[in-house]
Amino acid sequence: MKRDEAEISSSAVTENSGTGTLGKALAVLETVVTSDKPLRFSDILAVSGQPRGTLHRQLAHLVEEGLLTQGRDLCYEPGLRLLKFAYRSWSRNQFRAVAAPHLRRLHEETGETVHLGVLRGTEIIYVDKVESRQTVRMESQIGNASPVYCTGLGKAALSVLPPDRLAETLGKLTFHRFTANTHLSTASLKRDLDEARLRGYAFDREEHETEIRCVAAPIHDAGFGLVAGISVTGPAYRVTMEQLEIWAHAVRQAAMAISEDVEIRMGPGR
Amino acid sequence: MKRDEAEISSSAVTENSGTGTLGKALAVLETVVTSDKPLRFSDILAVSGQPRGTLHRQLAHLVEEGLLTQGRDLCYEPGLRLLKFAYRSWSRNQFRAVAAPHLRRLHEETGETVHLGVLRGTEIIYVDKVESRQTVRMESQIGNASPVYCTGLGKAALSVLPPDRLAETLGKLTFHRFTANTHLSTASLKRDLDEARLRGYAFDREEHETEIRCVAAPIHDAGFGLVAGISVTGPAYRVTMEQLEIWAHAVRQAAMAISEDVEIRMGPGR
DNA sequence: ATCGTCGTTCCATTATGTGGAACTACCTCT
DNA sequence: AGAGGTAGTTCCACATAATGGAACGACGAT
Repeated sequence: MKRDEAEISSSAVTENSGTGTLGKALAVLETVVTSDKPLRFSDILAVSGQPRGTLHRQLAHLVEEGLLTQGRDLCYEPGLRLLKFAYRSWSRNQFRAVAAPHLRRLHEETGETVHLGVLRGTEIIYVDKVESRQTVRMESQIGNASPVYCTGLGKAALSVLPPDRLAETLGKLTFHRFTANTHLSTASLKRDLDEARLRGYAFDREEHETEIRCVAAPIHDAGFGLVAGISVTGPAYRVTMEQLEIWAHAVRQAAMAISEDVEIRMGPGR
Repeated sequence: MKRDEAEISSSAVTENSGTGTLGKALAVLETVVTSDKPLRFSDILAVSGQPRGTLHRQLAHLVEEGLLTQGRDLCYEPGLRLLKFAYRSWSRNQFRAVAAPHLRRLHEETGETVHLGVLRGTEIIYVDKVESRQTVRMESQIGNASPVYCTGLGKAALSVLPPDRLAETLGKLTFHRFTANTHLSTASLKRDLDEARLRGYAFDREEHETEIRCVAAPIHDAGFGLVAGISVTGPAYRVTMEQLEIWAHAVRQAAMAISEDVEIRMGPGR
């Protein structure tokens, strides 16, 4: 049995101890892929904290496997194979398929953008989206990851986490000020979560982006023991806090409907 | 030195020997992700050819890393982390960004669906797409992979491959009859490629899907030493072979324009 | 010409993954 | 119920494959 592994929440780098080689390779891959600009060998070296030789071989392997590409300028970039994996993982996502009609309905009711996101570690990963203006290409949000502490979806998801998992997650957070309203401490975040838990839904009061507000409701067991959420998002000039309060009910309804459908379609229990 | 390994182009070139652990893990991941239905442990065991213990640990690692998920029915499915990787790899794809305006222009000229694809092994991976009806969500084609031998893009890409790489690729092919027109031997495929090479563009004469035709032109060095292609695709009732011939010029133009832009924007020469 | 930086290669050491076999849980058949 | 299967999981001696320090080669700046 994994003994104290679950215990360690705050300190330690974690992440790589359990999965050995694979974990380290993926850590490297992730730094390259999630970086905003192309990285050179040394850039990665500085972050990874691994010896030169080791890192070099890891990168070589990643390139050989098609997960990374190396251009003529020696910069590493995400490779094509990732795309292939991605397409499959999205199109075959059961949860998304089950939730889709509810997203659409919620969009029709509100007229604003609807998001479906899943909690993963300290991030919310956007799994689906319905938008008024159908510019919904992959470049939208799908697959994108945002911090939990400054998004409606993130806070909704956190609000239904069992205390131990919540504590663990909170411990791993590092705050970054996106706007004037962004939570910057676990203390203030916790208060917000308590409110959200009572209400059954969470707000984003321009905490991630100015002029963007959102109301989100948690989806408890989204199959596979995942915690997810659904949200309605809109520009502040059009979407007041009062408006969000009004929509909150519908959002909660949708979230519960999805939970039920998941229960039915993906088998009970667990 | 590995003597005859390099010689044998047709069978088993690398794939798993070079990248050690990582390669094996990815092979497992790929079988799960590219499968059309959820796989159980034994299903994977049968395909992977690895001993039970080994495979079990590999899967455990993949799950722990979030690349796979295991449902209550013990079926393995693509995990969320893949989505995250995917989003980044697509949105940061230089080549796609450079080509995008040309795709759009070609679409305006023809009114039909335009695809951008990159050659990877024996597959074409769709990197971008412009469609009339803007239902272009990720579920479209992006990230999807199709065999080279039955797609316009595939044949266009093959037609500009240097002889050795072409031979290598052809050797790795296994044919599958998609329609009555699908190439089923390297011989007939080669003849087709020879014609395509002379013309500068390739056709798909309902070889992958009945009632779907396409004309495609190769893009030689799409940065990173990649070989790619651009194509116009449409339903047979609307798009005759004569029509394709007419569009062929525009498609070639677009392909060459992209090549040039890549040259400029991504630095010269390799 | 000299130093410093950056990417790449090498190789003895050892941590890590390997895989055969044993174990458990859960079905199905009689 | 009991016997026989099948499918998933765990264990551990062994060997492979990753490690990382150090040396090398290639540029570019001083």
